[in-house]
Amino acid sequence: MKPANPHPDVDQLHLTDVMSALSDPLRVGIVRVLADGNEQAWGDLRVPVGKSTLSHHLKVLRAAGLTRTREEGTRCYVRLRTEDFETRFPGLLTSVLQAAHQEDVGAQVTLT
Amino acid sequence: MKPANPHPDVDQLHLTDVMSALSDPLRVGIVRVLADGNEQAWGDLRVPVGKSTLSHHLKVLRAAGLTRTREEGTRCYVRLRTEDFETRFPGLLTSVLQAAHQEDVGAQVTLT
DNA sequence: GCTATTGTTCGATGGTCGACGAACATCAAA
DNA sequence: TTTGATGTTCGTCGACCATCGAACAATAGC
Repeated sequence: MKPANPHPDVDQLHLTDVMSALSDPLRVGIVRVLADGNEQAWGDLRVPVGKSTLSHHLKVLRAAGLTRTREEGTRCYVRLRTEDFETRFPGLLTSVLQAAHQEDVGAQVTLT
Repeated sequence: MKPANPHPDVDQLHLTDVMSALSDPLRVGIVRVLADGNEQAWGDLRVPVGKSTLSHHLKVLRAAGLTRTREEGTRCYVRLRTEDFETRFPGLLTSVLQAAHQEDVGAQVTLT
């Protein structure tokens, strides 16, 4: 239940991990949904996969340092690590989000 | 021997393909070597893998639209599709290269 | 024509990945 | 306390990937 994975420190983010995390359309979709900076509950993510698969994808995003997870009771909330990412890889997240929007990658992921 | 793979058109580049291509340190290294815009002969690429593996990686980069291959006699030359890429995904290649430089990803790849 | 160079292609191998369902753990609410 | 909701973990499956060596094709140069 607890997101056992620790969040990697800012200076421990690896580019190839980020690229690998963003090579899946579903994960790009999750990032896009979080792009406005707001925190979202996992249950509010509309995703066409089972919950174990969603858990897996969120773990990948967390391990890559793209997102931060907070738990409150039995629910988990996730948000983008926008500032940390801008510090480590300036401009990267912005251009990725712009490209994803342009191509409409990950449109399968929506909010409730 | 001919790079049978066609080069994808500018409007057919997919973000996830690019991300997938750049999730391998060796391929990032190749891109970094080409970052100055100069064309390079394949044989001048110093890469710690066999020829068939290098051929495979260059095929992946070509299929993702990151590079363009030209053949001249028995030799092949490769260069970055910088302008095409800037047209399709503005700022993406720049920030990726900056991030790769900052982390020194793909330092295993050099020139003769 | 023969040979060396260069790059492609073809298995084979071992590793990773995305997806699923089932079982488990934790907490809230009835 | 019992029930329901929420995530995690595990085992499994099929697909893909990086790597290698060997065999093949095409061209340059002798």
